[in-house]
Amino acid sequence: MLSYTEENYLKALLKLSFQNEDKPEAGTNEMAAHLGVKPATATDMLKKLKEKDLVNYKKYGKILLTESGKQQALVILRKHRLWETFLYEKLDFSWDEVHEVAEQLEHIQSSKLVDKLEEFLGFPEFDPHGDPIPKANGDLPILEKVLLSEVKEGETCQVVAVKDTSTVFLQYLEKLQITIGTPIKVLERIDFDGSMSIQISDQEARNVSMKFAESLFITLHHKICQQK
Amino acid sequence: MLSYTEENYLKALLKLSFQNEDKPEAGTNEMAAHLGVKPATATDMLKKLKEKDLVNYKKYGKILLTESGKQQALVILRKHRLWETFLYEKLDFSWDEVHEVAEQLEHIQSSKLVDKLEEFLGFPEFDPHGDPIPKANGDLPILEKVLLSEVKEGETCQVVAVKDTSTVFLQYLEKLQITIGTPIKVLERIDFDGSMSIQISDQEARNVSMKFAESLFITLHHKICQQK
DNA sequence: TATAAAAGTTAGACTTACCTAACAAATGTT
DNA sequence: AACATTTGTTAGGTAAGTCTAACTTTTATA
Ligand SMILES: [Mn+2]
Ligand SMILES: [Mn+2]
Ligand SMILES: [Mn+2]
Ligand SMILES: [Mn+2]
Repeated sequence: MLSYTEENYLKALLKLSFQNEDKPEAGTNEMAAHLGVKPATATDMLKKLKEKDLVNYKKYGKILLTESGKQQALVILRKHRLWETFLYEKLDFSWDEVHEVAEQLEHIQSSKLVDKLEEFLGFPEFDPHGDPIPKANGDLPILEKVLLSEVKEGETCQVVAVKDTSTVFLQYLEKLQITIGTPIKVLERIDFDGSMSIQISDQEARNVSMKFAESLFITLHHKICQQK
Repeated sequence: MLSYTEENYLKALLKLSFQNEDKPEAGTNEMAAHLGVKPATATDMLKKLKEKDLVNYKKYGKILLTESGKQQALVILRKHRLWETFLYEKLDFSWDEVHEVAEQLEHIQSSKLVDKLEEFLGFPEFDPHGDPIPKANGDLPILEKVLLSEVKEGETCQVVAVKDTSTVFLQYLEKLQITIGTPIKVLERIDFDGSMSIQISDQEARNVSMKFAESLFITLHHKICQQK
């Protein structure tokens, strides 16, 4: 059985592997930064995880999850996202509050609990941030999504996920009344600074920055998403 | 903030204080046994908890929670029992499965979570074992309860709690179709060995041992309890 | 290609929570 | 009261997870 800490290292490695899509590897410093520890600490742990055959690791080499490590990491991510969904859907937590608590809940050991929770929630496919919830067998639901910044003038799309999950961003979205499923029409794109004028639902036109447009995932095909 | 382990020591002390009703004190060995550690370990921790002003402790003396320690212990017990109720009511866990998982869930830190969970469950007063759930302010709902072994011949009563929460006992109760709220009529008391003949709901008469009768709490006043 | 910068490792130390073995105090029993 | 038993403490040690400081390897750049 894995310790709380070991689980966090595996999950970090999985998330980094999603980030560096093509090469699902990570470096020691990258890992350490992600976990909020010093590189020396990460090195120690990586040696331990290698012993348990959870990562492929060689001195000064790149770090990669083994198949076993990846499966275990997926279970943790599954738990994290199911709990986030529970907090959001059932306990009225807001978009930006769920993550912190789910960081703790994801370590509760009970496979029955996870599966029953999933059932109780109606087998959701995506968490409150639009991220896919791994299935019990490790499968990840896929959703073709594009950044808002890719959308052409005149096109209408629908919000499906957030790229940035920081509190400031999530609270800004709340203020703009944007949530998963909200339709957005791109009225005008300003080449000068990458900003754009958009219409959120039936609200009045509003300008958003390039940074904003690059932090929001949308789908061009109108898709009915699970809503609150 | 308290560590997972410190919390367990406080909770153990609170539970022992309920057991030794008159004198809510505990001894080092008693504590150690309850927590599954060696007495030396308990001594170490008690010194630490004394430093934090959570327990009153003097060398070779009896151990007592301070007011602050008691309040913190009540919060943990509150979380434990609310989570047990959640697992039982919402996720279809059985009577004997809830405790183990609640042992982990009780350590999740988020006061919002506890209060929202309580609301979600409809402010339950008793957990699946019939034990009172501390309120947010620390109050404990009271229920006058008596052991089944106290009931006189011919009287009808209602199950309100279990004294023994072991898996064997809980599974036996399940087999007998006894749950919180089940009515029981005492048909005959056998003085010889303390056993009794009882009628469970509308079932046929059945004999139960003294040990059994001393493990089940009932109320003589018909009371409508929360049921599954 | 030589050198500087970045990335990664090792050694040694600290804290928490646990242990065993030896000891000390309190309590019970003849 | 003396002794034996139970109860509790101390000393010293271990493992996990963290740190800093010094070192090594790899990579980037002049
Ligand atoms: Mn999250
Ligand atoms: Mn999420
Ligand atoms: Mn319990
Ligand atoms: Mn209980």
